[in-house]
Formats: sequence, C-alpha cells, structure tokens
Amino acid sequence: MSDTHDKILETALELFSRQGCDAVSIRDICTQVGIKESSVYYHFKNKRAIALELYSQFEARSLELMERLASALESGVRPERSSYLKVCAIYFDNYLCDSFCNRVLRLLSIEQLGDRQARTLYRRWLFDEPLGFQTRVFAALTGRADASYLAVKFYAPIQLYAQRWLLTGTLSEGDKAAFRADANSHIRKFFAELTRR
Amino acid sequence: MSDTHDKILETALELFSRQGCDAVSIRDICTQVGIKESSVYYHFKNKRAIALELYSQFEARSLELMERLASALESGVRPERSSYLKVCAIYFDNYLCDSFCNRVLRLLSIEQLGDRQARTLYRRWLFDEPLGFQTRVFAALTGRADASYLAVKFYAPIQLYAQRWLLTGTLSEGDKAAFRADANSHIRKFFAELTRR
Amino acid sequence: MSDTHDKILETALELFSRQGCDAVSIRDICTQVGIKESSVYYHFKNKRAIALELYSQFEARSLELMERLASALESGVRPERSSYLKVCAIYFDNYLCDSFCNRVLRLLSIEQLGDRQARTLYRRWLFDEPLGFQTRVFAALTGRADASYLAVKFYAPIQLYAQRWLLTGTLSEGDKAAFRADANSHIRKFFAELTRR
Amino acid sequence: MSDTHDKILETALELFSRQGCDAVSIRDICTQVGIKESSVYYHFKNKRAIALELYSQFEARSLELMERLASALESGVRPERSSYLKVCAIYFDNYLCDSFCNRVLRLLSIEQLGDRQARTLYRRWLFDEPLGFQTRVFAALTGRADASYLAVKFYAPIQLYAQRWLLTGTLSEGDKAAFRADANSHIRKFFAELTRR
DNA sequence: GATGAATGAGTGTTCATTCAT
DNA sequence: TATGAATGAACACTCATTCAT
Repeated sequence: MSDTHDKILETALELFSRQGCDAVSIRDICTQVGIKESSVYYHFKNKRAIALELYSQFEARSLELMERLASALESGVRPERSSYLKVCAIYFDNYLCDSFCNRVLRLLSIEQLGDRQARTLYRRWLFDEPLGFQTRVFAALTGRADASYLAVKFYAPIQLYAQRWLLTGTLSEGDKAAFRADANSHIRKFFAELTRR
Repeated sequence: MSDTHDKILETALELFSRQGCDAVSIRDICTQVGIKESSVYYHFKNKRAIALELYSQFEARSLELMERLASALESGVRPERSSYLKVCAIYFDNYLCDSFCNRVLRLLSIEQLGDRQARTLYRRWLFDEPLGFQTRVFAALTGRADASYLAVKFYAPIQLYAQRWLLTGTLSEGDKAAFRADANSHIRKFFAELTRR
Repeated sequence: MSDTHDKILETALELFSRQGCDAVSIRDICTQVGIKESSVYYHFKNKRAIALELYSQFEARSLELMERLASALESGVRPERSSYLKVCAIYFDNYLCDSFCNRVLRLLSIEQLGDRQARTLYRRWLFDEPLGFQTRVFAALTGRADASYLAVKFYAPIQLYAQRWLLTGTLSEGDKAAFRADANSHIRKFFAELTRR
Repeated sequence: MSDTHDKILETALELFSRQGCDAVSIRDICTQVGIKESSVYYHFKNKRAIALELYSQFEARSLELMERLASALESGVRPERSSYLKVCAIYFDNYLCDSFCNRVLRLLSIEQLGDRQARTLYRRWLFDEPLGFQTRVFAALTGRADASYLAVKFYAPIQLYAQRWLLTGTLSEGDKAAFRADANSHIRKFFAELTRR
C-alpha cells in the first residue's frame, strides 16, 4: 500500500477513535496528513470506505490473535495460573492494549449504536468470541456443564476493567498498568478459587 | 414545565439515545415534535442545553434510586437471596430497564468518549457508584477485607449482561426478560457460593 | 408567495433557460438574487424543486392557454383567415413569445434529453397538444379525413420558425418580429390554398 | 488515428448525445473505454477538444452528403416522386438515421443553447442547408418565385417528424420505421399536390 | 502510450443559530 | 409562545487538469 494511503488510515483511526466517524471531517484528517481534501478520494472511495478498511484490518488481526491464543493454550493444558497468565498477557498486550486494536475497539463501541456493520463486529469481538473461547477452554479443562457461566465469571471482570481503564479517555501507560494490575489480580484469585474446590 | 418543553426533551432523548447527539439535528427533533426549528430556542438556549437537562434529570433519578436501594436493604440486612433479589429487582426495573434511564445510559455510553461531562456521569453511574454501593454492602455483611473484589465479582457479570441485552439495538420486552434471567441466575449462583463457605 | 421565493424562481428560470439546470449553480442564482446560498434551502427543498415548480407553473399556464384558444375559436367557426390570425396571435404572444413560457420551452428543450419529467412536458406541449388541437379544429371545419395531416402541414412550419427564431440565442424583439412575419405569411398562404379548393 | 483515440471519441459521442457534454465526466468516458483519466490527455488537449473533433468529423460528413445529394439529383431532374424518394432515402439513411450523425445532431440540439460553435452548426445543418438545398431544387424545377416557401412546406414536416421520432429517447428500429413511414407519406402527398396544379 | 498521485476550484446540501415579528 | 426568514460555517464529494514517471 502507498504511504499516503496508510497515513490516511492511521490518522483517521486516531481521530475516529476519539469521537466517532461523524464527528471527524475529511478536512480534519487531511490537515493532519498534510494533503488536500480531494486527494483522499484518490485513495478511498468514501469516508465510509476508510472506516471499512479499518474494520477489515481489525477483523484480520482479531482472527490472527484467536489462532495465536489457541495455539498458546495447547502446550499448557491444565488450568495453571502461570499458563493462563501467559495467555492473558498475549491478549492484553497484543489486543486490548495494542495501539491499533485498542483504537478500533473504541471506535466500534461508538459506531456500534448507529452502524450495523460496526455492531456486528462489536458484539462478536467484545462479547461472543471472548466468551466463546473461554467457555470452550473451561469445558475442556473442567468438564463441568456450567463452563459458560465460568467463562462469564472469568471474563466479565476483565471486560469491566477494560472498559474502566482502556476504553475511556486517552490510553496512557498508567491506565495500562492499572488495568493489568486489576486484571491479573482477578485472574489469580479466580484460579485460586477454582483449584481450591 | 411546559408541554412543548417536555415533548422536546422526550423526543430528543429518544433520538439521541439511538445515534448520539451529533447525529441528531434540531430539524429531526422538531419534525417529530411538530414545531419549527426556531421555536426550540425559546425553550432551550442550545442543542447542548437539551442534553444537559437530560443529564441532570438523570442524575436526580440516580441519586433518588441510591437512597431507595439503601433503605430497601436496611430492613433485610443479611445476605439472603430473596432479600437481594428484591433489591436487584428495583435496580433492574427502575433503572436499567426504565425507559428514561435506559435511554440516558445509552446516550452516555455514546457521548462518553467525546464529552467530558458525559464521561463523568458515565463513569460514576455505570462503574463507581454501583461498585461502591456493592462494596459497602459486602463490607457490612461479611466483614471481609476483599469486599471490593466481591463487589466486582458480583457486579461485573450484571454489567456484562446489561451491555449485552439492554444497551444495544432497541430495548424490547424479550431483551429485558433475557437480561433478568441471566442476571438473576448469576445472583443466585453467586449467593449460593458465598453462603456455602 | 414571498418575494424572495419568486425572485429565486425568476432568476433560476433566466439562467436555466440559457444553459440548462446542471450548468447553473445555486451560487449563480444566489449571487443574482442577492441572498446567501443556504437561504435558497429555506424556500426550496432542492435545486430540482426549483425546476419542478417552474414546470408546474408552466403546465398551469399551458392548460389555461388551451382553454383560451378553444373559446376564442368558438365565436368564429369558419376557417377564415382573420379569425385564425387572431387565434394564432394569442398563441404567439401569450405562449411562444411570452417571456415566461418561452424560457420554460427552451429549458424543456435542453432538459428533455436527460430528464423524464421534462421530456413528458416537452413532447406534450411542443408536439402532441398543438397537433392535437389543430387536428380537432381542422376535423371540425373541413370534415376531411386527413385532418391530422392538415394539422402537420399547418403546424410544422410554425414550429420550424419558432425553433429558428424563438428558441435559440436570446429572445429579441427583432427575432419576435421575424417569427411573426414568417409565421403569419405561412398562415395566410395556407388558408389561401385551403379555401381555393 | 490510434485505437484508443477512436474509442474515446466513440464513447464520448455515445454519452454526450444522451445528456450533453457537461453532464458527462471524463471519468464516465474512461470507465467505459477502460483507461485511466489522465490517459485521455495524451490523446486530447481538453474535454472540449473531444467535442470539437466530433463536430469537425460531423461537418465533413455533412458536406460529403450534400455533394452526394446534389449529384444524385442531377440525373433525375424532374420532380418525380420516385426520384425524390430516392434522394430522401439517402438523406434519411445516411444522415438522420445514421448512428454517428444522429448522435451528433442530438448533441448539437443540446449544446446549441449554451455553445456558440454548436449553435452555428445546429442552425446550419438543421435549418439553413436543408432549406437552402430544397429551395435551390424547387427554384430549378418549378421556376416559381416562392421556391423558398415551397421548401419550408416540404422540409418542415420532415423536421417535425425527425424531432418526434429520431431525436428523443434512444434511436430504435421501430422509431426509424415510424419516421420513414410518416416522412414518405408526407413526401408522396406533397408531390401529388405539387403536380396536380 | 499510459498511469499514479495530487490538486484547486467548485457543487449541492445540512446545520445550529439569530432575530424581528 | 411560536415562526418566517436568513445566514455563516461546515461538509462530503466531484471534476478537469497537471505532471513526473
């Protein structure tokens, strides 16, 4: 892809993720990229087309991550804290805290209400896939029938912390640290309880 | 307040909560209310002033609810399932599922990213107050030091279910029922585990 | 109708009739009317809506004229030159040469190719109605079966002269005079031949 | 001329003749030709230059036709129906109904109002030359002083039929047939009347 | 011959807001 | 209380054209 093309994407993501697509004008993007407004239309058909390309890149990265998580689990099958902390670290560092994914997630959480396509992605990658993944893992590990509730108990606090620290305001190193602390503390306690029984 | 004033508020809330303030024009509101655009400015200084009044009404209702919840708890102090289900029912019916509050919550979750005032409310009423309330309750009940983590374990799934069922798409009776089922099932299990120990 | 509304219509017609709707910008119209571009949209929904109102005014005037021509004929039923010249004078002065109708006719002859609505009007009021009217008249007068061909023989030269003098360039008094001379000369000769037999 | 050059001309004519030059963008043409927009400027200086080349090709063909008609008449000098029908058939088939000329004529009838050059061609080849040609013929044949009015009587209905059938909508075989029927019927009647006297 | 990239000028349209009535 | 009329600023987008490659 051309340099300009990528710069537009990057800038658009930065601005979109702060206020949503509608609140950002082509002018805003161009000023920051350093090109004239009409030039955008050489690279993208539409303002919407910019968002759509961001979505599709995000989806690709999300699928990639899922595979990575799955293969990271295969080695350490048992519900050991350390093994899990490793898997979660990947999820946190390369997804929730990753500069690209984090901003798309913010964007999705805004656009979700008015845009079908965004809503689909939002539901899938913030609810269904994480919960589904977790459910499958717990089912395999514990053999218990309530794996899906276990998954909720595991994932809900993480999502709450994510929303608290990672999807508001501007993503700072302090917020990331706070999130990791809260989340990891939860995971430790969760496995402590799980294995106690 | 005058009839028109209220109609504007009601219509604005309906539209705002679907797409966010920016995506709704004064024209949109007026068409639905049945007045001319200039008339709005007799009732409200600004487009923003409409949102602000919605926010302040919401805050009043939220404070009111907190008192109601607190006093509902005083009678039944012990962590009995039935007592708790009652308190939660109030919270669900008169807050999360209440037509006014539900729509403001949606609105806040949209505006939160771009608007400081909305962010403050959002954080307070979707995170801090519920978690704080819960923490105080659990501290009083159990005397355990980890009351705040207990609160997260209790509240996070509820919030997840709320986001899943109550804050996307259009609020239907089916969604409400699904939410209540999920949430109550969680509460029951939560207390089962809590009292077992 | 308000003053501005009418001024917009008048100015639009003037400009549209010279180059067609597309070649005229809202800016062009506004500059000449002396208002800002956004003001146009208080009076008309659309650029197209301006054209449509012109069309509908034109249609009303056309229908009016038909009645007037019909009633002007009733008195002098026989195909006398003088009677006919009178009827044609009405048609020429109040239609082909009338400042409003003439300009709409030009406009229609431009828009006709790309715009269905314009095409319908164009065909109706430049071909079908005049020929139909003439056919009915000749049928009544002469009782001959070839009334429709008589109508063509009568009307075709008039239309040719109209296109030569009245629907090109700018309508000047000289062009009008030339048209009237040609057309009336044709009418006289036509009736001379008609009555000779 | 190069292949691409001709394809551009052909495509431009097709599009121009439907909606006029202004309504057709370089993009439209290029998409259909299968080249990029910048490539057009290798073959033509301007968008206008495309129209001008079409005009000049048209003028060449028109002059060619005039000579052909003139020489076709020389053999059969007397105003016989059959001789005339032959001449007219050439005019109809190789001009009015000819795919290239027909489309340029449409184009001229659109551009005529806003473009001086087009207006000149339009007047010349739709009015002055046909009427002049006809006048000369009738003058030679009949020796009558009113040859120019005879020409109008002869040509006006043909032009009316042409406008009715050949210069609106899309040129279909049905329209061509209808035109020929109307026009030939007129010519026959015209000569019947002419020779009767 | 053709194209990738860019651009300046312009288009129709929307919107929140103002103000006299 | 309400509205008719207007407006400035913005917006997404189109277009003909240029130019280096």
